[in-house]
Amino acid sequence: MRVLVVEDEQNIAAAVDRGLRAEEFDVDIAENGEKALGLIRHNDYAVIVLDLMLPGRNGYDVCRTLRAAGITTPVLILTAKDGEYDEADALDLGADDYLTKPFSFVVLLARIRALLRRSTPQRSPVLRAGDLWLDPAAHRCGRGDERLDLTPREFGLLEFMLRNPDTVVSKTELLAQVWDAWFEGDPNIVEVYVGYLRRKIDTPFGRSAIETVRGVGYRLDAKGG
Amino acid sequence: MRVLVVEDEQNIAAAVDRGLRAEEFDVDIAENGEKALGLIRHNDYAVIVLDLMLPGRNGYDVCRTLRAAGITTPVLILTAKDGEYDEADALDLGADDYLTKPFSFVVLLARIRALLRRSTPQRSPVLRAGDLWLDPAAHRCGRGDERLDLTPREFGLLEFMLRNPDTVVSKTELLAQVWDAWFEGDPNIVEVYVGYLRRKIDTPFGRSAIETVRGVGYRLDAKGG
DNA sequence: GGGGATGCTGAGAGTCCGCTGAGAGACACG
DNA sequence: CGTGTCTCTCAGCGGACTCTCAGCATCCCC
Repeated sequence: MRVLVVEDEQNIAAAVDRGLRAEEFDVDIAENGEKALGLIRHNDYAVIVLDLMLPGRNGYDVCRTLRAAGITTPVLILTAKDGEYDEADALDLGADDYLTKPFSFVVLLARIRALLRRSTPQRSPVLRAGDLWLDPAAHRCGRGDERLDLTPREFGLLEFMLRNPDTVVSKTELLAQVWDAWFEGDPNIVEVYVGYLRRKIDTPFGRSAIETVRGVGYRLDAKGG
Repeated sequence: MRVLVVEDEQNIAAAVDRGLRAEEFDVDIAENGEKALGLIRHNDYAVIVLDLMLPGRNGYDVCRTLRAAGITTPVLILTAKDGEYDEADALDLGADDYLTKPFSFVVLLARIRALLRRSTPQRSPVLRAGDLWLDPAAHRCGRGDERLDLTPREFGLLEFMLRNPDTVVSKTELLAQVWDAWFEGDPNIVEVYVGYLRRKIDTPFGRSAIETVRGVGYRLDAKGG
């Protein structure tokens, strides 16, 4: 668990550093915005603790730059009670939480832990095509209320097709994506597995989500057939 | 991009509303389940943000009703950490993603964007000539609402002509582009396939999108005939 | 209006493509 | 060591598609 602390006041930085290390975190300290952005670019932090009042590029600036670059690492803002930014600003500029100085270290630690808890279960959303659904994270899928029992290969095939609904995917593409890029066997394997899949997701329901496009490939109907 | 936010807590609803509008979304707010279902029935939302704890019909109820009605709009559930429903429930009842309160707006926005990316995959543009259309990615085509069932060769021929509307293309050019550059058979094959195509895209509709230019080739009318 | 050139069309044959059932090999588990 | 599950290969079938060919229609120039 790596944490970046952006803070120019030496004593605060040192205190936080010491405290977090005692809690088994890896800590990096940046004393200004430039250094912070440099570190963030080259490291993968679990949380960033960011003081707003910094020399040069301030915290406000750092946070916006960060978000603009598509970095979604949780940011905890530190503000002075009498500062020019208030809590609303802090959240508006892309922070996930804020803390007003002075704060106790226990509170800071609690907030950091809360952010970590929240950001770790990054589950991918459920894929859908009509009443056909597949949850990649839970590795479950079904049609309507009925659960479907698929083998790993069948599951992979369906997942890939659900990620490309209403698009024809060729057998070679499927081989490369669902099997592996260097697959050298008989491409007929795709037909075989499409057959298996149909017998599980279509035939029993009298539907046809997977359509054959002769000479081109297969297409999953976005409405589920 | 229209988003429905179902949330009874005024301050949260207002904050989300403000944030989403700043990001160029059209936002509707519903403060209870009844109103939400009413709005959903009459509008086409890109995403629905749904709080589970609502007065009257709760979010659980709303989501199930929605799915039962065959509406597949992505739903993002908001749950309180200490609520009676957990994430597993949220996904089981037909949601696409969930977020635990408290959440930061950036995270919410990121999740909404992820759902949008999935439901509106950027696809190659659909080719058109009047009411005649062809979607290369989905490998589908039709005239108006009517779908046309073409063989691969017919499809290739129509696609090429749609990419060169109002332009005379010679038979040798068609042979080279739709068949292959080394084609050595009877060039009459082009006439044969133009015939097949006409019988599918023109004759049944009393139209004539493909015109013969004697001694030169064929031209597809950009207005679809 | 004749006649050659050009384009259209129906019939049919051969080929290619995709689907399926049977079964072998790999692997995990009891 | 047997049993069950999963993955993959193979061969045959049936049907869809492509293409050829020959005869007919149409156009255009003389």
